[in-house]
Amino acid sequence: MGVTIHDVAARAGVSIKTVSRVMNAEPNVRDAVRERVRAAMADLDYIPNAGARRMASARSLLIGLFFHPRLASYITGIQLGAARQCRDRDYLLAAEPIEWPEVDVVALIERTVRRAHLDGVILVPPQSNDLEIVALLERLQVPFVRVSPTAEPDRGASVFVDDRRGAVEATRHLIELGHRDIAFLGGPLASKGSAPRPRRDGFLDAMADAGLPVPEGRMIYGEFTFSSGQRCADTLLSARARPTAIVAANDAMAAGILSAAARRGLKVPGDLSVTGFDDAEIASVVSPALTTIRQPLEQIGAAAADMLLAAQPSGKLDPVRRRLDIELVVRESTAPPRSD
Amino acid sequence: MGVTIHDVAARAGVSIKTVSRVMNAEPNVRDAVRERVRAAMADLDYIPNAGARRMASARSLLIGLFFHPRLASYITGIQLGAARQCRDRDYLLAAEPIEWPEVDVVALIERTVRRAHLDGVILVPPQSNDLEIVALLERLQVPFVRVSPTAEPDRGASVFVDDRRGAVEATRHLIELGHRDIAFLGGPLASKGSAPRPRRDGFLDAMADAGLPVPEGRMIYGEFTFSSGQRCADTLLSARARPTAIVAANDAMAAGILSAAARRGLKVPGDLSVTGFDDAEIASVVSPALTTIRQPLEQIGAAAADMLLAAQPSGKLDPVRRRLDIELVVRESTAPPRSD
DNA sequence: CTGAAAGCGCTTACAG
DNA sequence: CTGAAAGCGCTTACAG
Repeated sequence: MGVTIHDVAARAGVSIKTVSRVMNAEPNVRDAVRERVRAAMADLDYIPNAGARRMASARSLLIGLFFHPRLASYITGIQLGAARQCRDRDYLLAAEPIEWPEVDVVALIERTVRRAHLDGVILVPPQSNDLEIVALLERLQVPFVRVSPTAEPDRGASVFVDDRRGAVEATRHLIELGHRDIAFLGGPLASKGSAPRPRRDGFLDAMADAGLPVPEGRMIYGEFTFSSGQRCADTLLSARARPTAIVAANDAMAAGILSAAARRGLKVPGDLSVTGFDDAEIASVVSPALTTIRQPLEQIGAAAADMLLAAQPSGKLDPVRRRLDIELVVRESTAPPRSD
Repeated sequence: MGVTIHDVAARAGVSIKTVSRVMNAEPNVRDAVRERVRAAMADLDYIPNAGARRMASARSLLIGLFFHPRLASYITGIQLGAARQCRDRDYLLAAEPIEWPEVDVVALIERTVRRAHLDGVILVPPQSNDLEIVALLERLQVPFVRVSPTAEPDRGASVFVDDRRGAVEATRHLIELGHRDIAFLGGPLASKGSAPRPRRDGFLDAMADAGLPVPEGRMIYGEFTFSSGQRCADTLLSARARPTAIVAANDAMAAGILSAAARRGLKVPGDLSVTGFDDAEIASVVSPALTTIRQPLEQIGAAAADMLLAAQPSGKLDPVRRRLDIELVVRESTAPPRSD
């Protein structure tokens, strides 16, 4: 079905092995020969047969990214950053949505990794904290990078931001505006065990630093979705004494708070200040636009893919932890509390 | 690196060809033998080597989906529907973000299709209306399905909804509520030629049917993004006599209208009614939630993937056009106009 | 620095 | 209904 390595070799007057060396940017080829081969490739419009490369090298040239479609907004940036890196190396990113909880995540990942023979896997929250999945990938001996893991974060390679510090900054921003009664809306509580909760801890740190109490009922937990944000905000805002500000653990939930507040006729930021986390697209799309903690999502995706690609072809991945910086982005959803 | 077709054949007491037949659900195997082979596969936990299958069959077992990251919300459902179908057939969906306009879309698609040897491509708007891309895929002889094409819609296979009828329904809904001065916010005008514009035409149909005029300045065009919706709404709403309702060609722009209206202190739906199109996630996330035209995005993705998978392994794709139904979803962003 | 040989694990014709 | 042979287009050891 067209031009093969043999055609290129014949035209350049070398063996196929030499063509293979040039294709894979291997050493031990004289510059003159390398140029000759390159010219032959260009003349013939040669495209290496990916199937044959996959077969002979026992690699698939495929990186997998598993994600929950409901958290799609958080994923988009990561996916873009990762896909771009893969492109440059002739790898392809297979972003696989998981219809959780309808689907058995572990079984799906095992099946996909084995059948498609993925050369690497990027795990994002909440999968990056699922130790069963981590154990599976270790057993399958597939290199994997976890994004912002909190459960056993030293296990394997990861890319992360300092979530705790992000929560401290968001909370401090509110305290500096004059808020004293601040509530926290976190992600789901782990079903078993006591996973570290850096965003909640950061909130508590900042409150403690400022000597502010966090009374009963001021901490509540959603599912990182818009509707769970609405629901939790309803609970918080129906209390006799409402908090004047809420720190949310992601933007989707913060947007849910905005919606719940609007329904009750509360003005944001006049009656209530709200902070998000992530700086996903939704943060600037809602009204008022969210003050939030920006994560460099594209960079996170690019870094994760880089680590995986650097581990090819051996598949030996250094268990490095790479930290990227966050940033407080002040928009319209925060202001000083109304003075009573 | 583990169990191969030879191991299975030996255990089942058949030739590798028979194992291959069972794997690929081919005919001409006795039921008893088929069962014996299946049992051997299960006993040995056999997973076919995808690389070898790809090589021998000259297929990649890969379907490509190209999309603009800025239109991610529209894509998520399509991606989910398509990925699910691929899964069942041992195919993988490679969803490739295109950083348009920074990247040459045609070159990127050509490169990806050729290097990864994609077995099929799903084209969503606006790529599905780019005839240069269509011509490229025809030349490359890759089967492709276009989602909701308006430019030369009979060229090749497609999955679509009746956009024109959707716009008629949205507009009629507003007319029935009592609106008479209704504006239209469309997608980008084609840079060259006169591509059909079904949503705009549907709007005009409904207005004409009701005998309502569409004066100069009541039609405006954005880029399907939230921010272009804001911008266009600013123009529409700063006119001396504002329209009482706006029909937007997608949800993201409709959300932008909401935001622009809020900034001007206009109440939706009290002062202004707004309709979206798609029923993407953002439609139910904004406040007030958008009245919109629902497209069955997961079904669209599933149908597109189905068509592509049905064309395997020959790659001969029937140029069928498959229509899926839309539905008016009434939420909070529409109400009768304020009586003056 | 370069190359001849073997082989990756399947599928595709072709026989029987 | 079943199988023996050839071959897909590369890469991996191994020589020289």
